[in-house]
Formats: sequence, C-alpha cells, structure tokens
Amino acid sequence: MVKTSIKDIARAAGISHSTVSRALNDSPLVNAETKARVRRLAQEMGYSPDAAARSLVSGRTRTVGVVVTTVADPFVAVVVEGIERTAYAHGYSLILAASHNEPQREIAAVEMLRSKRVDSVIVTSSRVGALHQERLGSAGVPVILLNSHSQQQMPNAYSVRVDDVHGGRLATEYLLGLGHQRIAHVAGLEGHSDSNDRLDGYLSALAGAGIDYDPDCVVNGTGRLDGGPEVLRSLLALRERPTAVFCYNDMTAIGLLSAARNAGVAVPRDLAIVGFDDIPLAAHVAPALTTIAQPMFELGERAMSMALVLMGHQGIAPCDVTDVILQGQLIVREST
Amino acid sequence: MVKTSIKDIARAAGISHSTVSRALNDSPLVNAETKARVRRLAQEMGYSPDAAARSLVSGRTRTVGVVVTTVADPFVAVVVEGIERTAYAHGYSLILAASHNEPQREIAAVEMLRSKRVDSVIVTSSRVGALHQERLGSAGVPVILLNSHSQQQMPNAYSVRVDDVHGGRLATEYLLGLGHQRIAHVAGLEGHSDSNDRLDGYLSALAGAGIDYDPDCVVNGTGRLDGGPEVLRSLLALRERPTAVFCYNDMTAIGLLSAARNAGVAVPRDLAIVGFDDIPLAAHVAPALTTIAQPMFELGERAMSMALVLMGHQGIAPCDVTDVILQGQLIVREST
DNA sequence: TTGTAAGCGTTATCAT
DNA sequence: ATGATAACGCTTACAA
Repeated sequence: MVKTSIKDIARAAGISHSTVSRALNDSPLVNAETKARVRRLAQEMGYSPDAAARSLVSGRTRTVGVVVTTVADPFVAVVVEGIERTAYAHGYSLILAASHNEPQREIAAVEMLRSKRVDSVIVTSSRVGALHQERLGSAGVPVILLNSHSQQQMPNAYSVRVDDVHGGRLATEYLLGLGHQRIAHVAGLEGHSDSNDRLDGYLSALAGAGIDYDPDCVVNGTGRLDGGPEVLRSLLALRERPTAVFCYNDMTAIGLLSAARNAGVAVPRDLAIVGFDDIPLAAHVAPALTTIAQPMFELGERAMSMALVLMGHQGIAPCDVTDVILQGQLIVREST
Repeated sequence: MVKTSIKDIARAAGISHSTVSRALNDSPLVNAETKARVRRLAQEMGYSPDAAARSLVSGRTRTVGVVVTTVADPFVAVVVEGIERTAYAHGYSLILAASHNEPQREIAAVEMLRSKRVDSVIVTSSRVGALHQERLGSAGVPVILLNSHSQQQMPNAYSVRVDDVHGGRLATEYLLGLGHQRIAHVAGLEGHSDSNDRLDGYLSALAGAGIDYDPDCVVNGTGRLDGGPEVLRSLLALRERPTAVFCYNDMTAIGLLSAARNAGVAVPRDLAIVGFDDIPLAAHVAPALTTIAQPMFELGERAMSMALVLMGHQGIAPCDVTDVILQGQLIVREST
C-alpha cells in the first residue's frame, strides 16, 4: 500500500473514477450500493484524498496561515490555542510560521503562506501589516492583524486587538493612585504598535496627573524573560530612583521581578511592578504579579471567527467586523 | 491582480509556459535575457507559485505535520520552537494540529496531515503512536514520536525522547537523599508513556531504598496548572502525610505550589516539591522550583533533524537514528 | 445512474 | 533555446 487514488479504486470496482469521486463526496447521483461498495474499497485500500489536487480545482485549501513572533511566548501560545480551537471546530487547519520579530522573516512567512494558498492569514504583532494587506488583501485573501494596526487606515484592514493605550493608562493610573510619583516604563521591542500604544497610555496617564515626562524613565526591554538584570540596572542607575515600573508585558515584568529578588530589591516595597497580558503563570510567581489582563484566548477566537466570516462562513456582513477592539482589565495582586 | 499563473506570464511575454517555468526555476536551458524578462514580469504581476500544483507533480510538499497535545503548555511551546527553527533553516513549513489529549483527535489530526501530504510527521506525547507508524510509515511518510514510545517495538518506529524512567528515579532518589521517607507522586494523564515511565522511575527509586510502595501515595494529576487544589487535598487526606512529592511536570508542581501557599502549607518545610521539565518560568516562581530539566528545545531540534534525515536530507544512514534518548538533569532550587 | 472529457497550475519529456 | 504535450489527482460540466 503506497498511495491510493480514486483511479485505483475505480479500477478495483470496475467503474469510472468520476463515480468514485461522487460516491466519496456523498453525491445523491450515485446508486446506494455502488456508494457503499466504493466506500468499503476506499477504506480497505487505505485511501486518503489528496488535498493538493482537491484544492487545485476547488481553489480553496481549508487552511489558514498564522504568523507569530514565536510560539515560545506564553501570550502567543494562548492566542494560538484560541485560533486553533476555533479553526478546528470549523474544519480548518493551521500553518504556523514564526517571524522572530524580524520584518524580513515576517514577509517571507507571508509569502510562503501565499504560495501555499491559505484561505486567510492571521498575523500577530505584525511590524509590516499594511504590506500584507496590500499584497494578499487585494488578491482576495483576508489578512487579520492581531494586536497590531497599520499606521494608515486601509480599506481592507481587518484587525482584532486589545486597547493598548487604554491598558497602559489603566496600569499607570493605578500606580499613580497608589501614590507613586516617579514611575518608570519598560517598553517592548521597537517597531511594534502594541508597545508604542502602551507607552502612549503611560504618557497620557502621566500627563493627566500633571507629572512631567522624563525620557530617562522609559527604558528599552526585549519582551522576554531574560532582560531582567539589565532593565533593573538601568532603573537603578537613574538619578532619582523610580518607586514603580509599568512593564510592556508579563515576561518582562517577571524577569524584572526575578532580578530584583536577586539584587535584594524588595517588591513591592522598594519597587512596585505592573505587567501586561496576565499569562497563566502571572498569578504563580512571587510576589504574584499585578497586571493588565488581555483576553488572550478570546483574541485568538475572535481573529479566527473574523477570518471565517471573511471567507464567507456565516451570514454576517463583512463590513460589520473590520476592527474588533477588546478592553484589558486591571488585576491587582501582590507586586504593587 | 487576482491570481497570476505561469500561463499569464507566458501570454504577457509572448512565449510558452514551459519556458516561463524554466526561467523561474533558473534552468540553464533558457536565454539569459528571456530569463530576465520573465522574472521582471513575474515580479510585476505579483506571481506566486502554486505550492499545491507543484507538489502534485513533485510528490513532495516541503511541509511537516506537528501534532501536539496543546500549544498552551510551556513545555510543548519550546519543543515546537525547536522544531520550527530547524524546519525553517531547511526550507520546511509546519502544519500544526492539537490532540487535546484525546486519542480520537490525535488520529483525526494525523489523517488530516496524511491528506495534506506532509513529508513527515512529528507527534508529541502520542497515545497511539504505533497506529500512525503503521498507517503512515508503511506509506513512506516517516513518523517521529517525541516523548512517547510504542509498546511494541516496530520496524519503522522512530522516536526522540528523554529518559523518563531515569528522570523519575533521579527526582525520587534526590528526595530520598534529603531524608524523606514518605514521598508522594502526582502522575500525568493516563495513557501517556512518559507519565508511566516517570512513575516507574519513582517506583524503582523507592524499591532501591527498600521503601514499601503505598498505592495511595500516587495520585492522579492533569498535567495542568489548575489541578493544584485538588491534588493538595488528596495529599493532605492521606493517613500518613507525605513530606515530599514528585510531580509529573512543572505545571502540576507549580499548581500544587500555589495551592500549598494558599492553604498555608510551607514549601519546602512542610512539603518538598520536585517538578519535571524545567520550563522557562520554573526558576521564577516562589519558591523557585526544583525539577528535572528536559532539553526541550533540543528535543524539538532532534526530532526535526531526524525527520530531515528520513526524508533523505543528509548523508546519514537512516538506521543510525531510530531512537534518540536524551538524559534529563536534576536542577536543585528552593522548593526542596 | 454512470461515463467521458476538460481543466486546475505545475514540472518534465519529448521534439524541434 | 523553445514549444507542444502529457502527467500529477481531483471535481465538474456535459453526454449517454
């Protein structure tokens, strides 16, 4: 048994391959017993339909492409879980590609997906979203940006995201409410709109409280666990030491937490820390992390649902759903 | 610009589609300027080769299927990262499917991958690995099991795994060395060979120390964060309370850690806890988790490399690489 | 109800 | 160096 095609089955059954095709696709135009015989044969011969051949004629692959920065990030992992569950429920498969935060790889990934003729593409934390929407959107393949947005508002710009400005403001205002006057911010990687927006929220909260913005208080992070020690060093090196810090995401915050513990900086007494995401483990570090919760799973679900709609899967009009914005929520724990 | 095929380019250039194909594939049998003209046109017309059509004739897709339990598990996420990096480096794409620990879905996932004609399949924590190896292996598609093994040793059984028995023994012997006499074990989900093997290691260490095995000391876990409270309850309900516990994985251990903290059970004083995996966040919980480190990234890398070899990518003989077994390593932190 | 034939977008084998 | 033509495995008119 190497590989069986409908022609092989046709030969074995002594009928034409079109009848086999019809039988396998449950067409009403086939004699009931012929259908049964064909199906039994298909089973016995280990037949598996060739998706490539099928999509060559149908023009659809029942596959969506998912571009992430890396799966080894808990936030991304849960988002992908949300996408996967929804996709599976509707008979779609996922091709996964990682950009590793490099625009070049992101572009290459989307090109690969285009070549594989995926029916839709979901890109998380894109740095060049508008480009994809131009290349694919105009070719009829919906592109959904997840937690990023084009600078220029395009006609075919679909996105699902959390309100990052609001989240950043929420976090900062909470720290201000606690009485902190000197609040630092650890940004994410440059070029990401979510990081920029969270920074904007931070700045807006500061401005709202009538606090002068000190550029030194904003330090660059990596969005990863390992940046902690360096971030801590930067913060401690400031002329006037901040009493609180709002981090781009939970991984950054947890890395900082760890570095603080090793350096004997007590959290929250010496330094209050707020994260962003509420990844599953945020509640389990010590001290448990105060953070802005993103509905990660739902973000994935919504993005995939939007893709389904755009591929014509429900009766909903496409124009209803161009830009879904969800709100984050402050979760107070022990790190503040 | 909807979709451009080589025929469209041929028409625009006034040549045959076979010449276009040759030009695009950099065949030496094409006039240099024709080649240049074709390529410019392809660029301008936004041409993207149809992977389905190509693989229909070539018989290969340059795609591997990856079946995981769920991506929303840090161990799995890092493994997939390892697979992805290696795959990308060799021009392969990944189709991702989740089994959610249900044998039925695992089988459906593999069937989908078979239909998509992936060149190879990697299945993590399989519950029915032998089945896939029979269905796909005999059809010429290599199947690599990652951290699971068939009960019966088959001819085409490829696997990459950590030595779970050894790891389980290591963890338990370490606790014994600390003086613990009553050590519990929280198992993973039933039907997984890795969980069974870790249990075997635990039992073997106990036996080696001349300690009678008390079946009540082995409780069932879920492998997830959320099982903590119930596991703790089970442990506290035991007639003679254990002073230490070895958990199937870090997520189980961290869930337990959390539950212990909430219940006022001091770790490690009242209860010492050892995990398994060494997920990135294991060092950042409190107390930091003692665990058996698996080379997660390398596991993924090795599995993908093995797939490459089996697909004929290097000069290595296939027989050299049927079963890679890596050793885990004890990492002592604060939870013991 | 079934069979024949065309076509999806490629690559590959022939000729020319 | 280039062009016809067949083939990959399937779906789908169109015939019978």
